[in-house]
Amino acid sequence: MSAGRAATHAPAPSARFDGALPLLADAASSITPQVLRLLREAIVRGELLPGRVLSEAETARRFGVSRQPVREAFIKLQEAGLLSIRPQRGTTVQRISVDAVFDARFVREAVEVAVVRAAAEAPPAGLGARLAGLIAAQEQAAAEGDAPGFLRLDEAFHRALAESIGRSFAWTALEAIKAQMDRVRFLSFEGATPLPELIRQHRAIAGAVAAADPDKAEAAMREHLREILASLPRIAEAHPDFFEPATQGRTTPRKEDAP
Amino acid sequence: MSAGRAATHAPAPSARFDGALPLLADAASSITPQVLRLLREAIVRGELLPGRVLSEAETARRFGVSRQPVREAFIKLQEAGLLSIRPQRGTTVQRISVDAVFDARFVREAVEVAVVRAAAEAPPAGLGARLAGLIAAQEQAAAEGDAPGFLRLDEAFHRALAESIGRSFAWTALEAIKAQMDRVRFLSFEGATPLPELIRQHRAIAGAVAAADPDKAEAAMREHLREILASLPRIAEAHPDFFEPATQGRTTPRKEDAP
DNA sequence: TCTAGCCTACTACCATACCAGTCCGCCCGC
DNA sequence: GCGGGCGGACTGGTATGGTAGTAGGCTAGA
Repeated sequence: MSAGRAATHAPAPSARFDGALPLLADAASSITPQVLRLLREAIVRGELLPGRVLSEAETARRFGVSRQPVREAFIKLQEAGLLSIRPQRGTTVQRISVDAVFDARFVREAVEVAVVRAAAEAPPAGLGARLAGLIAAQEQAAAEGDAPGFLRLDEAFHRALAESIGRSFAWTALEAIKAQMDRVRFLSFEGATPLPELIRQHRAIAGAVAAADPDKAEAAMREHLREILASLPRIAEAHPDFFEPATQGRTTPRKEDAP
Repeated sequence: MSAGRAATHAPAPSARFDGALPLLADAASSITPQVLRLLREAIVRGELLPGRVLSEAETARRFGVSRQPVREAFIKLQEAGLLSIRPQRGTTVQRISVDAVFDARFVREAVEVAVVRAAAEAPPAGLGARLAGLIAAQEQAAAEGDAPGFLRLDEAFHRALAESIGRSFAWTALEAIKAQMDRVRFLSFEGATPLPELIRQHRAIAGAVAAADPDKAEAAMREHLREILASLPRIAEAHPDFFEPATQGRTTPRKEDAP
C-alpha cells in the first residue's frame, strides 16, 4: 500500500528510530498499555527527543499493531504533557516547559509534604526498616553507576511513604504529573546533583519520620524535591532546543521556583 | 441490523435512559470531548446511577455517533474512577467508594492548602475583590435554590485562588480527582451542609487570605474541605446501593477521615 | 426434577476504511 | 525571475468491520 511513500516532504526525521523502540513481547496482555509504557519510557529517557514528529500510522507500523492502540496511547501521553497532538497537522514530542516542570513540582511537593507529615505524626510499624532497605539499595545502585536502577529505587522510596499511611492513591495521582520532572532528571544525569547527596536527603527524611518529627520531615522533603530541580536552569541553558523558548503566561518569576 | 436484539438476557436495564442524556449540539468542535463531558455530568449528577450498565455500542447509538469517540470517553471516565470497564464483560457506572472519596480529599486538601497558603503569604492584588464577587454570587444562587449554579460558583472560587498565584495547573490537576467528591456532593443536596454555612467558610478563607494570615487560611481551608464530606457517612447509609459495600484494603479507619 | 453442556447474543479490543483539513512542492501566468 | 494558485500526500478524527471471550438461557440427558 505504501511502497512509494518515499517521504516527499516529510519534516526531516532528524533522529532515526533505529532499534530504539523495542517491539511488543507480551502477547497475552492488552496492547494499548504496552505501547503506552514503551512510548513513555522512550520519551522520558530522552530516546525520543523533543520536537520529534510521531505519526499514528508510522508508530503503528513500527510496533506492528494497528493505529487504534497507538492512538489511545498518544492521547494519554498528551494528557501527561509529553506529546502535542494537533489535529490534521501532526503529533510531536512536547518540548519541556520550565513552567510546567515547576507547576508539577508545586503539586508534588504539596502532596508529598502532606504524606510525610502524616507518616511522621504516627510512624507506622516497619516503615523504618523498609526505608532503610531502600536507601541501602540506592547506595549500591549509585556505587555501580546504575542510574535507571537508582531512579526506580527513588520512586520506590516515595511510594513506600504513601503506602505506609494507607494513601497509595496519593502516589498514583502523582504519577501522571511526575513524568515532567523525570524528563529533567534524565537530562540532568550528565552533571547534576550527585547521587550521594540525594541519598543523604533520603536518609534525612527517613530519620525525621522515624523520630516522629513532622516539621523536620516536611523540611527535609521540601529540600529534597527542590534539590532535584536545582540544576534545571543550567540544563535548560545547555539544551535550549529541548525546552520551550518562551516563559509565557507567567507575569513574574516566582521566588520559590529558584531555590 | 439489531432490529430483534430483544434483550434476551441483558442485565436488567434497571433505569431507562429516557431523555436523560442530551444529544450533541456543537457540530463544530470534536465529538469525543462532548461525549465525555455529557457522560461525566450525567454520572456526577446522579442521572446515571451506580451499577448502571453502559455498552459502547448502545451509548454510541444514543448519541448518534460511532463507537470510537464513546470508547475514548469511556477510557477517560474509567481513569477518573467513574466507570468500570471489564474487557469482554461490559462497562458499568462505578459505585462510590468511601475510601476513594477520602483519598481524593486527602490529595485535594494537600494541594489546596498549599495554594491558599501561598496566596495568603503574598495576597495578589485584586484577589480580594474577585473572591468577594464570587461569594456574593454564591449567596444569590443559594437564595434562589440554584444548586448546580452554586456548585459552579464554588468551583470558580477554588479555581480563582489557584489562578491568583499563577498555579492554575494545580486546579487542573485536581479536576480528575474532584469528580469523586462531586458525586457525593450531589447526593448530599437532600440534607447536608446548608449552603449558608459553606458560604461562611468561603468568607473565612477569603478573609484570612486578605489578612495575609497563612495559618488561619490553612485552617479555614481544611475545615471547609472536611465539612463538604461531613455528611458522607449518613449518605452512605441512606443509599447503600450507591456505594461500594466493603471497606477493603484499609486496615484501620483513619482518624482524620472522620471529622 | 435436576444438571451438564451447547448456543446465542452480547461485550470490549483490535484492525481497517473513509473523511475533512493542512501543508509543501510544483507549475503556470505575469 | 518570481508570485500565487493548485494538486497531492500527509495528518488526526470518525465510522465500520472482524475477533476472542464471556455469560446466561435452553435443551438434552439422567
